[in-house]
Amino acid sequence: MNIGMAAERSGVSAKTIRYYESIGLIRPVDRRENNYRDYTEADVQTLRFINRARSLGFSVKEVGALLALWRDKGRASHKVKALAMAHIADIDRKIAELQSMRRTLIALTERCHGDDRPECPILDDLAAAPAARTADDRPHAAPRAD
Amino acid sequence: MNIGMAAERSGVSAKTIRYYESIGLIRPVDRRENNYRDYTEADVQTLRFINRARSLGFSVKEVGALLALWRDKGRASHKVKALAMAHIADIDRKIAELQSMRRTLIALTERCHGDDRPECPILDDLAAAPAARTADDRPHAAPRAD
DNA sequence: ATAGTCCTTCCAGTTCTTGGAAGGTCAAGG
DNA sequence: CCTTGACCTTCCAAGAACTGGAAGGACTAT
Repeated sequence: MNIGMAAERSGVSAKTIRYYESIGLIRPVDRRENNYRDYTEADVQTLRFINRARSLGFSVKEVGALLALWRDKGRASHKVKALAMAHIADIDRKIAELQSMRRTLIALTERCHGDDRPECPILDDLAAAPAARTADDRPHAAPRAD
Repeated sequence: MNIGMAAERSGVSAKTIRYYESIGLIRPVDRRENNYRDYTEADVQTLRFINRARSLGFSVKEVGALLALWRDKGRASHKVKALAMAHIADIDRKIAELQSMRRTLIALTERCHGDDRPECPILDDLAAAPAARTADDRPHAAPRAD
């Protein structure tokens, strides 16, 4: 089947399928006479797997690992579980960070009248706090909570 | 003062300060004879403001808006509050999404034995689910929860 | 003079796609 | 047979927010 159909049936856009192929997440499929990519049901299933894992927040790299485990019929389930649990820990960290931001922002907005007057504790606080954030806090290509 | 000192005192790295200047978030400061950037206390305070807002999860664009409001001494506080509250709503959405992922992953890991046997409901589930995620779900430069 | 630390600019890479251009293919209709 | 229109192909660029590193100038101290 064509890439468009594979896209529709897997939930992964044609563009993204090509992208996944280009980065080596999936192997290049066979081409037809006309140079069109030709997908099988199994390919669609793989794409679905990827899509679902991505929607659960696994990075593309992690999906690659999961995919390898998936294909390896003899792998031990604890390997998969370890990956999933590490990911849960990641998620927990992110949730905690967001909740902390949330608390701070709520506290700030509660002190701001939100009327036509210029006094605003939100800005005052932003301006005042020392914010001794160092480079260590920032992961590599900082996907910050935004 | 030099950029290094401004960096240290504001918590924003020198590299990032130059970056902020390049994208127009802050205005270029004066240069000395030797072409070094020269920062004042007020500049450092602005950088702190930015740093703090960023650490609260405001995007650089949002920080730009906050900065404009901050500089505008006569602005109405409800404008600031609206921005903050919109941001809180964003955060809430992200937290909810992460919690949903978390729930799913927890359920999956609980069903996986995590031993040396190959059976693993985690992979089975990933492979089975339809995952009808469409393009609408994905914001422009999809900063996914990873 | 020499080393070491700072500063300058500029280019590239990170993550995960998406948009768009330029052009080949295919199926259907007039 | 020719023309749409919907596909498909490749490749380049952008977006968000930096960070790393190279090449070279400036300053400080020994």
